[in-house]
Amino acid sequence: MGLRIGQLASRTYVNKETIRYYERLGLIPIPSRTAKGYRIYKAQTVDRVNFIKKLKRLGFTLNEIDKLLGVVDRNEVKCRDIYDFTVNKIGEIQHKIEELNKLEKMLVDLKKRCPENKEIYECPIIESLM
Amino acid sequence: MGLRIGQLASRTYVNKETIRYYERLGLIPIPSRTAKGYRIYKAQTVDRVNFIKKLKRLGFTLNEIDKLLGVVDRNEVKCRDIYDFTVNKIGEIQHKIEELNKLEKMLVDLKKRCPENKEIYECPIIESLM
DNA sequence: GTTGACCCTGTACTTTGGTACAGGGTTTAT
DNA sequence: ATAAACCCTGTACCAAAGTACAGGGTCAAC
Repeated sequence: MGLRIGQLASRTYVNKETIRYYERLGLIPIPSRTAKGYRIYKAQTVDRVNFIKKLKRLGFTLNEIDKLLGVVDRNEVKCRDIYDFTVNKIGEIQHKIEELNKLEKMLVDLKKRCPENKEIYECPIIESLM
Repeated sequence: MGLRIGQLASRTYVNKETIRYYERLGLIPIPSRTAKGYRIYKAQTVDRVNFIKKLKRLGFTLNEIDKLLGVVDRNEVKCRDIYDFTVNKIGEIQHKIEELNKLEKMLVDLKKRCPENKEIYECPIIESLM
């Protein structure tokens, strides 16, 4: 009743070695063990690993993810400066969204002007982004 | 008339070694040289380096930045598959924006419930994001 | 004419985020 | 009872994106 590391790995599409690595970093709870030392994970660890994957895709470092998870876990030490951290992160995220919006517009525009990858006429990428 | 590497570095807040590294990767144009071999950069290289910094902050790898710059430079080789690349990037960016919006809402919500970094009551981060 | 602040190349080291064994034990299915 | 498919620890290795010398030359100022 619980998952072994291989099952957790295949359910999350995350390498076994990476899971052990995350354990070393303290990103996932220390699993219980069978009598012979095999790791046994709770089903919710699947969500946890998926959450880590998602944040990674969004550009967070494992260190930042650790802080965010400190909040999830109500970990006194990890989320000591969580207020500043979140305020900061919100600012960063808003900025990132704006910049990504600009970049997206630029790319859409580029794609229009270059309909079948044939000719590239004008591309004021730098000007439009600076 | 032109910048030396130290000036380019201090104007962009990018390490001199990093600038030479970008040159090796082909991200910035090969600068001219003085008689004694000192690199001389055009003023616009400042913009170029800043553009690279900006894309990096947005989560692009140097490899992706190289492709994007291939478009800027109308480089036939570098932007051969630029159409697919941009279509793909647009999708990724849209997805990223959505996810960042969700994360931002979550953080704003968290901040409200934890007004002065004193108590953290509830924090369904995982649930709200999955 | 020498001191300090630059610059050069080349190589080596660092950090982050993993991956890949080696060398060993365990479990399951036949 | 013996493969095949797991799991363990520990160490080594990898790529990306830098960063840090070592060992040498240059230039400006005093």
